[in-house]
Amino acid sequence: MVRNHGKESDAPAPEGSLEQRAYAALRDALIQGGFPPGEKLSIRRIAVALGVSPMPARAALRRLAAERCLDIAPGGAAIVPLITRAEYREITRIRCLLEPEAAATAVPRLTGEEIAVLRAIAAEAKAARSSGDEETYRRGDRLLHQRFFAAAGQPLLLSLIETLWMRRSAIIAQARPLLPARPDKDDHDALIAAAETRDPAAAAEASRSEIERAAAYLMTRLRFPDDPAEPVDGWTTLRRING
Amino acid sequence: MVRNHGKESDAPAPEGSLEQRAYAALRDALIQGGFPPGEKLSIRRIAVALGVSPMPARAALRRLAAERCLDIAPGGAAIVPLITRAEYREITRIRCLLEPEAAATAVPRLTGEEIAVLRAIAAEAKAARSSGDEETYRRGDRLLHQRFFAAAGQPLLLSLIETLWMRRSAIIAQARPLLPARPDKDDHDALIAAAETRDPAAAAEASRSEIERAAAYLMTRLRFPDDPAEPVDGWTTLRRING
DNA sequence: CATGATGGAGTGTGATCACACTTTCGGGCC
DNA sequence: GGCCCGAAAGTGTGATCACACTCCATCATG
Repeated sequence: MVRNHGKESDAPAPEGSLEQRAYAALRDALIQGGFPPGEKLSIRRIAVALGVSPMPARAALRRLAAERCLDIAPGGAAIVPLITRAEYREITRIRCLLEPEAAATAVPRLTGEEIAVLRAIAAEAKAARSSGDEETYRRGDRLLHQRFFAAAGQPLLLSLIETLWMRRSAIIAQARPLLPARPDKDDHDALIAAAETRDPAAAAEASRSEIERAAAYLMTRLRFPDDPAEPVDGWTTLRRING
Repeated sequence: MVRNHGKESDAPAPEGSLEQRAYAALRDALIQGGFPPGEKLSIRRIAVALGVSPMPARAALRRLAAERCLDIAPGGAAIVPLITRAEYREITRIRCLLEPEAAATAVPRLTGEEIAVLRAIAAEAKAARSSGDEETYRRGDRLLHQRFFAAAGQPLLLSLIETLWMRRSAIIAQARPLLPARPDKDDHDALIAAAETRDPAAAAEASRSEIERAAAYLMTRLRFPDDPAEPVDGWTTLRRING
């Protein structure tokens, strides 16, 4: 299983099967916003881009589709999801059901050591946001929540939350240039403070308010596929010059 | 894509790609309890059992694993999940978060016609239970909830609920010989009655109480992998006959 | 010049083979 | 008789090829 043909190429990940590496690479690209929503990801193109045979590429794409990180076009092609406003509302709603519960459950189980780690991650994320490094911020934000929720010790709940985050990511990452002036007033701090005071209810409330605040902000700032068409290239800005 | 080699074999499903058919067949078998929990499902064995090449069998198994209908053993083999008491509690907990919400959302959107269909399904299920046909009962129970929740118009929420049901099914179907004397006092009726009176709160409450009642019942009646060992075949019942 | 046919490129699906690894079971040794 | 080792069957992974189908551009025709 673990084949080491001397020295593997370089970037993706020198561990695991080719499919796992392809999966991880595509997943990261998806999170980071490497693919625009609606993009068709064909097996062979992904394969050559990743430097592997079509086989692992197909498996990775199908796995991502089964996990709802990708959608399936009529022909069977994988496409990065086009999240509508309605679906974003749905995601927000489900997050408000699951994440506060996970946060509350995690609070009594978080060790002081783990809380310190979370604090460090939050500080790093805040610094990244201040310096305008949105990718690092978003990675920190994600990691913080993952580790927080993971402490709840409910792997199934964690995986469902992950599904929602993955489905959001394509749209979220699209908002690259214009992210948070100050979308949340230290939501991370509120969450971690609740953990330190061992207050599950406060953690749940912090989680819920963070989700709703972020959703309200992004609903106004983001452009969705079902929004009325906006000029995206020069052609649509052309107007008749002869009344 | 849609190949019709004259006349396909027979049973599984005469529509869709081989992978889709293999997927549907395995999924149904899983729901029905065709595989005992812990069973290893190897690609080639499934392939010959389904009369297809290893290729579609592999894809179907990997897809089911990605959907958490199956687990992955260290070697990469697919195994039907061994649900522990802790995980069953987790499933119940998440269901109590998601399903009442889905039920409440569905209520105002259910048409009178669809409610009549649900009533018919519930009646059929009740009849099947009375006559001891547990498989038909369970299929009706599942279909009833699926259609009810589907009316909520939230496909993502529906798929998450489906994940939980699928993960339950291996254990649930195991309880074949000893199901409900009367585990729920017409929970279906309560749910449908709430739909007819257009009372979302009542639907949510009916959903929640049904989940908790069923879980409480099954927790006492079901045997879980992490329970202390019990005689499962003749050998373990043998006792020393000499001091 | 516009329009439809036709070719090629590209697609997902499936089959088959090769490879490295794990498991298992039987025979030989102590 | 018990234990260990080795061969064989079985495993998941990956590569390669074939096939049916779709899309699109190009060319020939009206």
